[in-house]
Amino acid sequence: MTTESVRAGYDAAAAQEKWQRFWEADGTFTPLDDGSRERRYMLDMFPYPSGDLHMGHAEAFVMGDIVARYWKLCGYDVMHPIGWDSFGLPAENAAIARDAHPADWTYANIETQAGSFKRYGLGLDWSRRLHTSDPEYYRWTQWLFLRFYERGLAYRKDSYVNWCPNDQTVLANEQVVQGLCERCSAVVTKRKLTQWYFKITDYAQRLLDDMSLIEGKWPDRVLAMQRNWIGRSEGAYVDFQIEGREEPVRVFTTRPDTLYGATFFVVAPEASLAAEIVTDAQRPAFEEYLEATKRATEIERQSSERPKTGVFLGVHAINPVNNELLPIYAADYVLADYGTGAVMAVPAHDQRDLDFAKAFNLPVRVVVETGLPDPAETFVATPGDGSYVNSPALEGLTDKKAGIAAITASLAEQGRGESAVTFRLRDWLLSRQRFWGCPIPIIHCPSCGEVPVPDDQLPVRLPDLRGAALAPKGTSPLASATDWVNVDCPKCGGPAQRDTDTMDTFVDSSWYYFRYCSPNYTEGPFDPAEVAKWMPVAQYVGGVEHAILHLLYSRFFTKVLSDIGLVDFPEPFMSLMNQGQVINQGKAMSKSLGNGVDLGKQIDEFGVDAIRTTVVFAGPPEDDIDWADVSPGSTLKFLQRAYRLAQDVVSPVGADPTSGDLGLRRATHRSVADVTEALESKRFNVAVARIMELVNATRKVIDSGAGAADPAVREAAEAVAVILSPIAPYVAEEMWELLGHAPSVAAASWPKVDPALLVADQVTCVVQVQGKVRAKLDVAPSISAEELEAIALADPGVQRALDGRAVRQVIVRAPKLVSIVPA
RNA sequence: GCCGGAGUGGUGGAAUUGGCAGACACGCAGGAUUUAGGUUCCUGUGCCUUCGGGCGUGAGGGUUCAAGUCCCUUCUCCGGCACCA
Repeated sequence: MTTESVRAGYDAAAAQEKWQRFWEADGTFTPLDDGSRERRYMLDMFPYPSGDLHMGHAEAFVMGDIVARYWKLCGYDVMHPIGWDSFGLPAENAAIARDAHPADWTYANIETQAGSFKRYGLGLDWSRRLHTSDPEYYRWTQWLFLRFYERGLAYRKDSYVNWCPNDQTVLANEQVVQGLCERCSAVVTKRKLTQWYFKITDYAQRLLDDMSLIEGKWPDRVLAMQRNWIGRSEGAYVDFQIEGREEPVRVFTTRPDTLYGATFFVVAPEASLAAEIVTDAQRPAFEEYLEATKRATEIERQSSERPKTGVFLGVHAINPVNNELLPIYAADYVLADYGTGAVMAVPAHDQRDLDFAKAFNLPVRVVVETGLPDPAETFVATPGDGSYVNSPALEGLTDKKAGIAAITASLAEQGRGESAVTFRLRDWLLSRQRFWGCPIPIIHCPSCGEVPVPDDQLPVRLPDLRGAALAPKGTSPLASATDWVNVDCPKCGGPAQRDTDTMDTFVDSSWYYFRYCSPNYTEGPFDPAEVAKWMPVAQYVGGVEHAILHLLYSRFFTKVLSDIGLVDFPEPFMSLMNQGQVINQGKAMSKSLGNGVDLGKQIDEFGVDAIRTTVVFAGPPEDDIDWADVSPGSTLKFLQRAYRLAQDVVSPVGADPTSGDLGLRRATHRSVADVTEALESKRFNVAVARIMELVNATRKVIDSGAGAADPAVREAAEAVAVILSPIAPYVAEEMWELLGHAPSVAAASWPKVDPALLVADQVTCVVQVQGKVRAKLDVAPSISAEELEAIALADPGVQRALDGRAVRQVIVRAPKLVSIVPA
């Protein structure tokens, strides 16, 4: 350190201490909630308390904080709450390992994270803090479950379910990623179990339709993913009689027009129909096949490369259009829980059916002449349009649309089918065989059956289990708490037992944003009046990994709450932003790669503001940031330069800037206008760049222009403090104080832009000849088209480019552009 | 296979939605300060050039006075779903 650096720079550590304390004592970020200002709700996806905050949190939460702080400066009454998604497996695993209670680990981590959030400068309303594992919270999760139950939207069924052998619990479809457990990556297997479901499929069409309300406000990819996941498919049901069975069997097909081409019939092996219709002669072979199917993992089963397998069931189905007998097979390429679990197979026009026909040497009959080679010879199915052949009811038709309409109408007339829509979406499996979750408030009574726990007995609290008692054993740990399990039936008073499963933690997180509106409300999950004031959420920020989990479930919950009459809007989140990931050297940070970047150490070295600014300056918020590509050190230098502006200002508070340097004043107002636009459109990286330009321009005026006493310098420095404050709040607070203002800059107003100062006195006019720039002219913005054209044509550079040629056309866009077309 | 997104200097990225491509930074080079390294400051930095200019936004074509931006064709990469009948 040399002696000539007389002035101390900005001390990040000291400023962090000081302002953290001030904001908390002042309640700076608690909404006024007095109706004097328009309300806005800024929501971050609440964290799971897995340990301390990491670089990923740093990016996710700074985006929302910028939005919230910006809105506050713009005069909105902003609610920006925080809480924890505090039920879940890691706490339970930690408790087993340490012979402790999951709550110990959970609440200790929450305290650590809370401290880090405060240090990280987030402008959060701590008064609304919630934890989903608090009985005061999960009481209402249970209450909501019972409302769903009353409406038939929560039900139990016996079915083959996804089972994670590592976590020893079932998983929702949404939690199986490419055949692996979303959480631990174990290979998922199937088990037949009786489990609780939410009937989200009842809402499939509305979940699809209401996307129009958020189109353009949510990222396209998230909407696309949800659309794919819901998977609406139009087609028809067709009823087939089956040998030796009274009731016909219904299939779903998107191609009823190929019905004449059906040459066999396939049912899913796990579907009850298969076991029911198989002949005694074929039963041993079928049972062997069924066992093999159950052993197969989801990965094996989902591979389309996998050769087709199956077994003949010894019976036939009767094609309703021509009474042909179609042999019925059980094959695992047909899924038990999609459509009806049975399909008509048309090998000529469906590749999967053709692959099966090839493997089992079944006939292939073309009924749509597409002009392509015969599928029976090439083993390439022809799914496209063509003219119908061998199809008496469809003679003369040449496209699918007409064919489907004709055959569907004909089937409907005979009562053998109807047009139909099916969805890929399955009901949401919500029970989990784990301890650290919300107990399901149902009592099983031998005489009354399922009996809901009465509302006034909620919450059903978790029993006090710890350590080894929580070890996974394939059934819920709650079952071992016999004192807790055995209760009197609320209906008949006889001996009964509690349901021992707990709810998927995605149930907890499907409604937490409602609770924030009235976190201490005791009459229900939330006060509908408070929700009406604040919701829907104006801006939601979180990771794209929740595109079809949390975000779909939350949309579903909101629609159910709307049907119950507790809320009066159909969509919870009006705008969604997915922040990117922080990676290092092109790869995700991981212990095994040794490329982790520690947030705490980065903050110790560069300060919170430099890290926040670095994160947002690196690129668009939704893009990944490679920490190898950024330089927090140079960002810190920029913040120091900004801070020095405030140190340099010598004009008094309230000095009239109108006498100041006009060029700087223009730069200030231009910058404020640009930063406003950048923040409105969430281009935070551009906002930082524009602030850097203003800092540089102000520095120039101080050092080589009018000097530090110019009131325009104060105007610029004050503008920098305010527009920088959403991004780098600590240095902005320090600047604001240096500039002679009472704290806090967070309570200041966003600078007003004087439109007169956005108009430059000189603009650069570009003169193009044949589309190439040949001259640049400094002209007045008010110049007339005629005058501009004359000056342009007289320009020597333009004359040289014309090289004596006549002018055929001149396009003038005064004052910015003249385009000349030579003959 | 289906759906979504993206290809711009050595790097991260900007570009009033059709009007100066490369803002702002990083890096690099040269210079100043320094015993030296680091720091700080200044200057330069798309490529080529005979210094007139020429070429440049994955590739090829088109529309236009004017295209990173619009249209057609095509390639590559990333993300999601995938035996969904």
